[in-house]
Amino acid sequence: MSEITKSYEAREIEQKWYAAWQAAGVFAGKVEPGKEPYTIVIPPPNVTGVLTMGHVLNNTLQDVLIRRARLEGKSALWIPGTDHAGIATQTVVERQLRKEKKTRHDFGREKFIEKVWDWRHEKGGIILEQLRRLGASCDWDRTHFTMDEGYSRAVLGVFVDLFKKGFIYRGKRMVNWCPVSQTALSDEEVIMKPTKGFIYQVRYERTDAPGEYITVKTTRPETIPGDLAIAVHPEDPRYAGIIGKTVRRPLGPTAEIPIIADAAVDKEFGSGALKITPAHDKVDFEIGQRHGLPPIDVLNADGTLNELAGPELAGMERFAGRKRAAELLKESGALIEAEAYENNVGYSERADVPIEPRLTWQWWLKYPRVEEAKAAVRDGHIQFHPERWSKVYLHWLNNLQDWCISRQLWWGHRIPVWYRKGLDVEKLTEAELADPEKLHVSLEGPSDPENWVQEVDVLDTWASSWLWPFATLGWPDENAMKAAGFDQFYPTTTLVTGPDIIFFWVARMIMGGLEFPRPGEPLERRIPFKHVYFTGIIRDGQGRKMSKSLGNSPDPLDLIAKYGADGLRFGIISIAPQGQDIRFQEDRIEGGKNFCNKLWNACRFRQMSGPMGDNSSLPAIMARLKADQFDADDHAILDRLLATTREVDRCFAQFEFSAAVQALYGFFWNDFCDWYVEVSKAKLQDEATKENCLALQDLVLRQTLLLLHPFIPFITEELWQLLGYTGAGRFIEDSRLQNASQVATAGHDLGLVIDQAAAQSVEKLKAFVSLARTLKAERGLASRRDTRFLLKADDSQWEAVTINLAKITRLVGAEEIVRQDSVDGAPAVVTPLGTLALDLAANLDVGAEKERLAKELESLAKHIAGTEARLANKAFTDKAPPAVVEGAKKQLADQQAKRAELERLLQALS
RNA sequence: GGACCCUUAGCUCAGUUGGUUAGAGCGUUUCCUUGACAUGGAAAAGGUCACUGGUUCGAGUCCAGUAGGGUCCA
Repeated sequence: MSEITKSYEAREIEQKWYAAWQAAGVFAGKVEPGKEPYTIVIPPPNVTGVLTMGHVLNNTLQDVLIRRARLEGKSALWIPGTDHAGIATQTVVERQLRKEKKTRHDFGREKFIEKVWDWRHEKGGIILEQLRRLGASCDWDRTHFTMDEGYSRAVLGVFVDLFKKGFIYRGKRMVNWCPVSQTALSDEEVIMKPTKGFIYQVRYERTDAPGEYITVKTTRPETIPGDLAIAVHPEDPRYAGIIGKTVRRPLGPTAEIPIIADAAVDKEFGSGALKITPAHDKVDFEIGQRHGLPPIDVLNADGTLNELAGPELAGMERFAGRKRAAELLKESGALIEAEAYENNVGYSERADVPIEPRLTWQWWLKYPRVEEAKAAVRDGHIQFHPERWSKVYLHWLNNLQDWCISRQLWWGHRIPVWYRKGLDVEKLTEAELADPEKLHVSLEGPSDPENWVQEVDVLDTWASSWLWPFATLGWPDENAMKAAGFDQFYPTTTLVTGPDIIFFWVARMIMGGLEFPRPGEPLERRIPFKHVYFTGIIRDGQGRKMSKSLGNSPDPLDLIAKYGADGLRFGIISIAPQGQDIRFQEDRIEGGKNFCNKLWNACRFRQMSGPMGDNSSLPAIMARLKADQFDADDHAILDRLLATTREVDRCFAQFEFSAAVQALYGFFWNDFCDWYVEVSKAKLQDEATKENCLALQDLVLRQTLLLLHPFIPFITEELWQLLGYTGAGRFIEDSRLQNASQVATAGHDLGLVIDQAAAQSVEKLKAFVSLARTLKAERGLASRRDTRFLLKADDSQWEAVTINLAKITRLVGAEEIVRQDSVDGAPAVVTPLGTLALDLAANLDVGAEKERLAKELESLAKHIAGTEARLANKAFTDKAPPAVVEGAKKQLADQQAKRAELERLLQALS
């Protein structure tokens, strides 16, 4: 056992223990039949990702849960991995190519994908290294990647399966098109943002009645060349007579377009007339369908206008085209007015540009197991923490739209569909899509590949991550599942994630879990996880979301360098209460570091205080205790230790991590260090009490280290070893953390019964010491160690003082405390253990003392009045529980006694 | 437009089923390098719990409404 140094050097110790844990296989999720499992799958970060504060919070919590599970003796498994992040990764590699003035098309699909793999092997997954720095105890041998071979087979197999079951279909529909990534997006990947622009009032001239016009309002004049009709509400009297007539399209290729009636038109908006551009608006598309209007698409995939928009606009970028369109309309006199306008525009989540509604062929998924997914959460098989998110979840499930799962990218799982050569894939009919001679769907592909062409699209990344909780356990390969311990570890126990991906990920995983790995079994065996803990979102000091573009996110690795991984972990958890967003405060991280330092030094004090006894196990320490020699402080610290253990147990059961950390902080700093260690200093001077005191410290420190270990693993491991709580080659997690009732039972069996009355009596000592210190401080004597105190006490009070005299004298910084019948004329306070005075009568500022006493009496009088009023209220004494009434009576008696004493002291000064 | 959340000390936040004089950290003021720790210790100042009404013997806590801030969905 080596000596504990003066300060804690985090970096060195973190590296040492992380390497040792890994070498010893401490993180390995072992298949141990009969043991209770505890499984977590990491929310796979993007393979392009770097560690953010959000990851720190999220992964620290997962690590806390998994380490606690190990301490509780469970078979714990935390599966790590990354997500191939289709658009993000492809964009990163394309950006690299652009530096060489090349695009992915210069390489072709296969070569480009090779390049992406090269990038992934070189630079991808940095974040997993960073998680190790944080202390994440994942089973790294089980690291998964959504593009790995086995995982890919699961993804494609699911596609084939769902296609065969009829959940997947191909359809030409309006999709959210991102002109930058040039792919379709799901509704969830579109973010609505209020956007400033203009609304244009444009008039369309009647062809049958020249000089007469219909006006419409539009924010998108550049799409007028794609207009196919003007629609009005069938019951709008303003237009009753002209339905079926025609108007002239005021921009683009000349055309006469009809005035049609459709109930979807909002009579109240603008003039009540709506221009119908089926290719560029979802509502327009539907109206167009009803009236048999084949859309005219005036945009290219990259968002530029095409020749159908007319020669003046063709080739222009869409926003430049909008400006130009407005100018052209103005020149021709069709533009009546352009006014500033703000409306909600959908933006591409990744590229952050407005999306285009675009009519394209895509693959769609009808969600399976929707009703079961609702029931699983509603009936509590899956519990959300905080519970309120289940409402958001259910609301989404109640308004489900089919999921567009195809993406026009190269990086991703290529859809396992083949078209018979010679088919025009842009014009497939329902019959052809259902004909295996024309459309082949399988994992292996057709046996005569020369006659087929594979689908070029890949799957949405989320269409692979929704299988994460079971595909990472080997599903669907039976041998792999066996090796991974699927039977033991599924369903997983807890998922820790952000509420921002409830729809993207959580809900879809639930449906996937219910559908795939255990068909036919009861719902509670099919759910992918039992608990979902939603973290808050980390914001900066001004409440803004942390983001790269704002540059307001500190680099977690810098914070680790500055405060240690444990300091960062402790700090971030302490500011992350359940269910609320978190304002980041670096000073709380500093507080985490300071706490580690405090812990370190308290252990150092223990080591310096006397020889180490047998600390090898809890019974060994308990055997060193002599309960019959316990004093009130010993009972009190054990009582607080037990209460803290109970509180931490409760916090884990209810996912209240910051409360657990605060309970531990308060216990250790205030109860143990500020009080027990201080009274120990007197007890250690006395051979009669020394041994018990040391053993008790060993007991408290042991339990504290175990309780703290999940939160601050490195420092607790180091101290665990230094204080001899384990043998060489073993770790803190080889020990078992007992819960509060187990600890109490173990103590009870050894005759260690906490004396509640004695524990309670320490409160009086604390009050006494605090009042004595204040008495000194108010007279500028705080630092004097040679003060003489006079105490007027009755026999029982004096007995309580004398038993604890050495400790108290030390704590208040007194030379001595002597009993005296009268302390009149001296500056005094009324304590629970008598009236305490400073032996200063000679040079007393009588005026100041009288003022102080008068002030105290004044505030006391208010409280007495309040208590009296309460007790005088018959309704209160009749209806309140007896214990509360008794408490009030007792309080009044104490207050009155104190008032009498204060009045007497004041009298004596006069 | 619908749903949810928030408003408590200078700042950031706790406050579980209603029950003594509402707590913590940071910050501020004063004092202290006393043998674990100055990354520390001691003491102090600082709050009409957003507002209005209701329920109750009793409301920061429950209910209704108002104002302000935020998030999600449409």
